[in-house]
Amino acid sequence: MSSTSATSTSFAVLGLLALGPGSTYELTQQVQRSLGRMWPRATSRLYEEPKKLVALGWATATAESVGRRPRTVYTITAEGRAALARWLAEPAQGPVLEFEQLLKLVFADQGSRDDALRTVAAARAWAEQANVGNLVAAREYASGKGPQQHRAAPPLLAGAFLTDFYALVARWADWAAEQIETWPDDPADAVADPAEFEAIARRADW
Amino acid sequence: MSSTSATSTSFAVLGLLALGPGSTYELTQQVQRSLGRMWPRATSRLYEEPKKLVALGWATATAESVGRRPRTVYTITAEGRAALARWLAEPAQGPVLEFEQLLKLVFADQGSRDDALRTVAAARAWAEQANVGNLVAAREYASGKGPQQHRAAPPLLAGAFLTDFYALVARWADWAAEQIETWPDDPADAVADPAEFEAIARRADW
DNA sequence: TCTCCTATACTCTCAATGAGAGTATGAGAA
DNA sequence: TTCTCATACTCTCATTGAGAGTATAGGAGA
Repeated sequence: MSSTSATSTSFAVLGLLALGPGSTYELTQQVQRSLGRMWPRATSRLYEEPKKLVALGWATATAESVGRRPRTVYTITAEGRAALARWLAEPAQGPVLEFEQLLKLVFADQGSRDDALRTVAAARAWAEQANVGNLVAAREYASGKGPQQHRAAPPLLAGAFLTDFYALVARWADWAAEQIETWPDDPADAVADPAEFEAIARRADW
Repeated sequence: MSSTSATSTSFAVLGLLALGPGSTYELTQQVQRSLGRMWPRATSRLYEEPKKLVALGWATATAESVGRRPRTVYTITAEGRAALARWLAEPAQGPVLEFEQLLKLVFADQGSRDDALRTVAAARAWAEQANVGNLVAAREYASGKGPQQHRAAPPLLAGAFLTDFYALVARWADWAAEQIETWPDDPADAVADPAEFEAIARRADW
C-alpha cells in the first residue's frame, strides 16, 4: 500500500478509467496492448495503482463477482477527472529510448560481422512484429472495439508516431544490414564511409 | 557489492573499457553524453558496475592519485574481451520506448486543446535539444576526440538511427501541432480525419 | 460427462534500479 | 585569495520489474 503521491503510471491508469470503468485485469490488458507501447509497466505495478487511486479519492472500487470468483471494478470520480485534467496541463518528459540492440552495434568492433548482422536482423524482426501489433490496434480503433472513443482524434496522434517509429526501425535495420555487408571480416577494421557520414549529417540539419 | 551476474549495463561499461582504460567518473561522462541515448542508466548504478567487472575477472582496478585525491582506473582483461564478444553473439532486446508526452496526448480529450499544444511544443523542443547534442557527439566522433576509434564504422550505425529518431520526433510534433490546431475548443469533440487515418495506414504498409 | 486449456483475477516477495543527498579534493578563473 | 566548477566517489531509500504462486470461470473436445 505505497501511499506516496501519484506517478505518471497512476495517471495512465486514471486515464484508462476515464474511458470507462473496468477491473484491474482489463486495465493490464489495455496497457499490454496499446498504452504499453509508449508507457511500458510491469503487471504487478498496475495492480497497485487502482488502490492508490481509491486512497486519493480519484476512483471508487465496487466488489462484484463472477460465480464464486470476486472481481473489483474501478470507476473514476469527478475529482479523478479533475486530477487528470491538472496532470495534462503539467509539462511532461520527452521520449526515453532503451535499445539494447543498438548498444551492441556500437561495440560491434569487439565481435564478429555475423553477430552484427544477426543483431540488425533481430531489430528488423522486432519492427515487423510491432507493426503487426500496430495494425491490430488500428483495426480495434477503427471498429470502435478498443477502449477509446470511436474514431476520437487524440489516439491517432500516438498511432501516427508509433507507426512511423516502427517503420524507422525497419528502414534503419535494412540500411544497417547493407552497411555491415560491406565490412571486412573483422569489424574492427571497418572504416566509416564518408559519404554516409555526410548523408546522416544532412538528415540532422533541420 | 551486488555480486549477481552481469547485466547489459555491465557489458555497456565493459564495452567502454574495451576502447581504453578509464575511471568510473569518465565512464559516467561517456554514458551521459553518448551511450545514454540508447542505454540510459543512473550514475550511482554506473559506479557499481566496474566493481562487478573486477569481481568477475573482466577488468582490473589500478589505484592512482591526483594530488591527495584517490582515483581508480579500470582496465579490461583478456577474459573481459572474451566475455564482451560472447555477449555480442547473444540475442538482444528490441527498442523500449517510454514517452510521457505521447501518453498525455492519448488522453488529450480529458484536457484542454492548449494543454495538447503545449505538450507537442515540448516534444518539438526536446527533439531540437537532442539534435544539438547529437551534433556535438558527431563532431567528437569526426575529430576522433570521443571514446571511439577514429571514424570507426560501428558507432555510425547508432548515429544514423538516433539522428533519424530525433528528426522523426520533430516532424511528428509539427504534424501533431497542425492537427490539434484544427480541433474544436474541447478536444473531446475532436474527430479523427479519415484522410489522415488512411495516410498513417499507408505508412504502416511495408 | 469429464478433462484440458486458456482467460480471468488477483497477491506476494525479492533483487535491481533510479534518484539524489552527501563528502571531499583539484584546477583554473576572477 | 576566493569562488566555482570538474573530478571522484559513497550511501541510502523508495520505487520498480520480474516472476512465482493461487484460484476460479468458461469453452473445446473426447
